[in-house]
This record gives sequence, structure tokens and C-alpha cells, in this order.
Amino acid sequence: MVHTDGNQRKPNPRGAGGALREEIVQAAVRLVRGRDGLAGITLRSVAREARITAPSIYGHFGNLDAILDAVVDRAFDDLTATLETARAAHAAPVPRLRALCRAYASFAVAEPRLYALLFDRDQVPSLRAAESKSVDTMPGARAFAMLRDAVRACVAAGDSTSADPLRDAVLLWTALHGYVSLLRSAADFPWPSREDVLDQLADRLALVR
Amino acid sequence: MVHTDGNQRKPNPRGAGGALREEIVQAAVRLVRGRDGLAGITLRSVAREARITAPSIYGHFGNLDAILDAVVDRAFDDLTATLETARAAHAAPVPRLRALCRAYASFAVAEPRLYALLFDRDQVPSLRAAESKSVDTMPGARAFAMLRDAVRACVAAGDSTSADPLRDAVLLWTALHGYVSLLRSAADFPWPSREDVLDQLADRLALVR
DNA sequence: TGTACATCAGTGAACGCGCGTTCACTGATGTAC
DNA sequence: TGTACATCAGTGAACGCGCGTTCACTGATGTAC
Repeated sequence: MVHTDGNQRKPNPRGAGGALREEIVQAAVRLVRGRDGLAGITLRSVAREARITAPSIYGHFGNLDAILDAVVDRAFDDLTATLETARAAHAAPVPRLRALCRAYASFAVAEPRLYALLFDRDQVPSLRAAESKSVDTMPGARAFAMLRDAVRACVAAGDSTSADPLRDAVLLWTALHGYVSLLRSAADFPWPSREDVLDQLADRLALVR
Repeated sequence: MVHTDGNQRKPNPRGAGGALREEIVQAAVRLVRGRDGLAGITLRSVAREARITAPSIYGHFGNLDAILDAVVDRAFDDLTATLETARAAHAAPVPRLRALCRAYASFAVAEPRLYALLFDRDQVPSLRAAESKSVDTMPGARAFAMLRDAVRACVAAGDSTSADPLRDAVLLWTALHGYVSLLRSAADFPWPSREDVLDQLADRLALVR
């Protein structure tokens, strides 16, 4: 007996095989968010979480990596949505840029294991490198594009002296990523306040006047 | 038969049980550096790499995490040594600071999986958080202290306008970490040249005149 | 100097477990005639 | 309207494998007498 209680899934109706695919992804998301993070994820553990048997996975995903790819796409969607909400809340370029930085950090702090899944994976063994995706089709492209556009808007409004907004957006992104990554792995470190760190990074790297 | 060839270890001499401990650590380092990184490491794989049987590990380490802790310490020693070499090569504060940044990035690029082991581990399930180490006793303390002192030296020499060198060293460290981490996980990204990124980060975050 | 014995360093067999994957199957639902 | 059948969605048993860990052991080396 796989399930601990007597509840038995009843199969999805005929045309709705895709519904289980969605349930599998959601189960994997729950496990990644959970205490063990990536370490606790196996094909069988995802099946248990989704309350199905392990072989049922194969109808929807070829292997565990395919499931994780779907989780990555989902997490990038969530990150992008978070940033879009922050962007919509501010019209002036500089407050908008700072709000994006805060939203980025908030997402990473609120969902540390989901965030780590996005960026802490070694890319070499995956297929993504071989596909040689361009920037525009990279999963995080929309998120980065928002940051880049926000820097450009600061320049256009005369609030930034940046001579190379694209490069400076890259600098800001790397710094944001480094900050939230180290917050997680070096939690004991005597960090300055989050607002201070984020505002200083944004002001200095985007060359805000 | 565990070994593929006929070579049989001959036990270390009486007082030299510690020699095997060292060989185990070195074997684990080789595996972490190898293609599979952390994913390929098990207690048995370490034993195979060290050409001993799995139970022999227990004479020297309680479990796999204890071995990895030793690998982390070793890697931090290597990182620190790399930084010390770079520091010794320059006397003037600003060139010295920039050299430290370049050395930090070089280490991370040359040893991506070893570097990831240092910082990409989730700290929560480990014992390190519970030990509540202070900054001074954190494994990477010496490395960070070098960066901090380099920023302070720039201020003392009038080459930096930083009003808070400690905080600005933190900013620089986070940015360096973010850069080398993303270099690994987003290798497809159209990165600006490494020299440009590193010099801009150092100049802006350490407020070099 | 000899010899019995303790200690050290590591081996080899065995265990139970969870894993990925395969295979034949079941039972409900839609469809052709 | 019936009924045979195909298809769909998922089950359950089984497999071989590598894992961590235990246990009794071996054989070399040092030590007490």
C-alpha cells in the first residue's frame, strides 16, 4: 500500500490527462519549498506527494529532471509576477528601480529553496546549455528585462549617469543575486539592514544621482 | 571484490591512522571537483576513490557530512591562500583591492564545484547555524577580512570615499559572489568582459575615487 | 632474547531500504455500429 | 436504444542496484614479562 490512508485517487476524466501533469508539478513545487529542498526530491517522493503511484509519472514526464524543469519554469513565472506587481506600484524611475530590487530580494527570502533551484543548479549536465538559448528565450529573461528597462528609464529621466545601462543592469542583477544567496548560506553573518544593502547596491551600480 | 585491480592497500603504520583521514579528505575533494560535483558523492563513492572499503571511513568520520565539512575547511584554506598570494603582489591599496577581486573570481571560475560547496549549501539542516559561530570563527572569515582590510586601506590612503568600509566590503563581497555564481549557472548569458565587471564592481562598491 | 598478548588499521560479508524502471493489468469512459 | 470494443488514466507487483551501517574477522605491529 502506497498511501497511508484509504483515500484512493479516482482517475481524471477522459480528456483531462493533463490535469495530473499539473498536479505532479505542484507536488514537486511543494517538495522543493519544503524543509529538505532539492535533496528530498525523488521520482517516488513526487509521486507520493501527488498521491499517485510512481509509474504514473511516466505518462507525463520522462524523468525527474523534466519535472524539475517544469518547476523552474513555474518559479520563474512567480518571480516575474512578483516583479511586475512591484513595478506597477511605482511610476517614477528611481522608486520603481528600488522597488524592483526589494521585490527581487523579498521573493528570494520568502522562497529560498525555490530561488536556489533557479540559479544554484550546475548548468553543465543539463540540456539547457546545449540548446544554446539566447538571452530573450532564457527562462529568467523577462525578469532581467524588467531590471534593465528600469535602469534605462532612470537614465532617460536624467536620474542616472549610466553610460551603459545594459551592463549596469547586469552588475545590479549579479549583486542582488549574490546578496540573497549569501543571506541564505551565511545566515550567521552580521548583515547590515536589508534596506541599506539594497538601496546602496541600486544607487551605486545603476549610478543613481 | 571492491577494487578493480589487484592492488591492495597496505595499512598505515601504527601511529599513522591519521594518514588515512587525510587520504579520505583528498578523495572527497577529487570527487567534488569532478564532473558530478556534490551529486556524485556518497560515503561509498568516497571510499572507492580512496581505495578503501566503506566501513573504514567510520574510523575517521562519523558520516558523510563530517567529510564534507573537512572538504569545506580545505577549500576555504585554498581560497584564502589564493587571496594572500594576490594581496602580496601589490602594495598600493587600489591595485591590491582589484587584484583581490580578480583572484576571488579566478578561484571560483577555476574550481566551480569546490566554490559552490562553500556557499551554495543550505545552512539550515547543518549544525553550523546551531553553533552560532561569530564572524571571526566562520570558515571564510580570513578571506572576508582580507577584502575588508583592502577597502580600509583604500580609505586610509585617500583612494576611497567610503564612510563605512565594513559595510562596503560586504557589498563588494556579495557582488563578487553573485557574479561568479551566475557565471556558472547562467553561462549562456552574454556577459561583459570579466575585467570590466570586476573593476566596475570594485570601484563603485568600494567607492574608489 | 624470546614469547604471549594487546592494539591498531582496515577487510569482507551481510542487512534492510528506497530508488528508477518494466510489465502486465484494471476499470471507467467514450465511440462505432 | 443496445452492445461490443477501443482508449484512456492509472495501479500493483516485481526487478536489480547502490546506498548507509553493523558485525565479526584478520593480520601486522608494538609491548610486557
